[in-house]
Amino acid sequence: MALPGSIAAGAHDLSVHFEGLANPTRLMIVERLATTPELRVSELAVYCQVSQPLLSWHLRILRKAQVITTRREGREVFCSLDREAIAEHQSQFTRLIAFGGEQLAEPPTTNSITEGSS
Amino acid sequence: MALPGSIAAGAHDLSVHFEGLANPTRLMIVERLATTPELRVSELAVYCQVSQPLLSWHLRILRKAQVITTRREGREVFCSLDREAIAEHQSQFTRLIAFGGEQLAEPPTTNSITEGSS
DNA sequence: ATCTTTCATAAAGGCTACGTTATGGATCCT
DNA sequence: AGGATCCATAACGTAGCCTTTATGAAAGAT
Repeated sequence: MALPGSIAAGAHDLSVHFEGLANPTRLMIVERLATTPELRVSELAVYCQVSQPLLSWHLRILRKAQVITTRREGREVFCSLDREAIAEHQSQFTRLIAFGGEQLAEPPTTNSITEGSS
Repeated sequence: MALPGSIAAGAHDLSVHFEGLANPTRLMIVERLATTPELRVSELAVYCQVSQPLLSWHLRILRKAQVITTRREGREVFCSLDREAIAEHQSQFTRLIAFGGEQLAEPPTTNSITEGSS
């Protein structure tokens, strides 16, 4: 799907990230995880009132979307928000709608004649 | 629907908003619209290299997600980013992951004695 | 070792998103 | 008027998301 003037890898990552947030149940998970550093999978399942396999499936999507991270301790799995990755994606999107996504990972070549800021 | 001030409705709105951004083609539309105040539908279709009906369908989703707005002038339809709504949703999400969406104005009670753990 | 708890995965079905093609309505042009 | 352009919608097929039920692997408890 790569296209003209493309944002390429960045755009794909971004759409995957947003896809992770594009569901009420997953948004509920995010909201719950925002109130505490870590939560076990079973606790999240109770809170969201969904079956354990279904929650596991949602967690997989959230992990792929870089919204959460999981840590295994014995037979339990602890989930937490990936605040760093979320902030990174947010800032990427902000840049996208600010300049049009022209420069996503462009080194400062300082070749600018018309540069309004720094 | 869309009761003003409702938290539940807000969460739903948020997932709909993110769903609008959870697609490479739609993200490309957003990127393109970020570089100019307005664009016609046909121009967007050429840029994204998708058929006109398909683009029309994507635009409908973006409109419902409150990502863009459209304005009709004669037989042409001009699209533009709904920057205000986007900023509103972004800030809503930021609040969601910052405090969990519950306490918004909690003074520093400095009363950290009881920290329950189970 | 046996049983229980915790989580992941497989299989299967319903529902929706995505995409193409065809058509129609509205506006502009001649 | 007739034709051309711009956009929306309908009909339809495919692919993928969401959900349930059943099963399995791994660690802790007895």
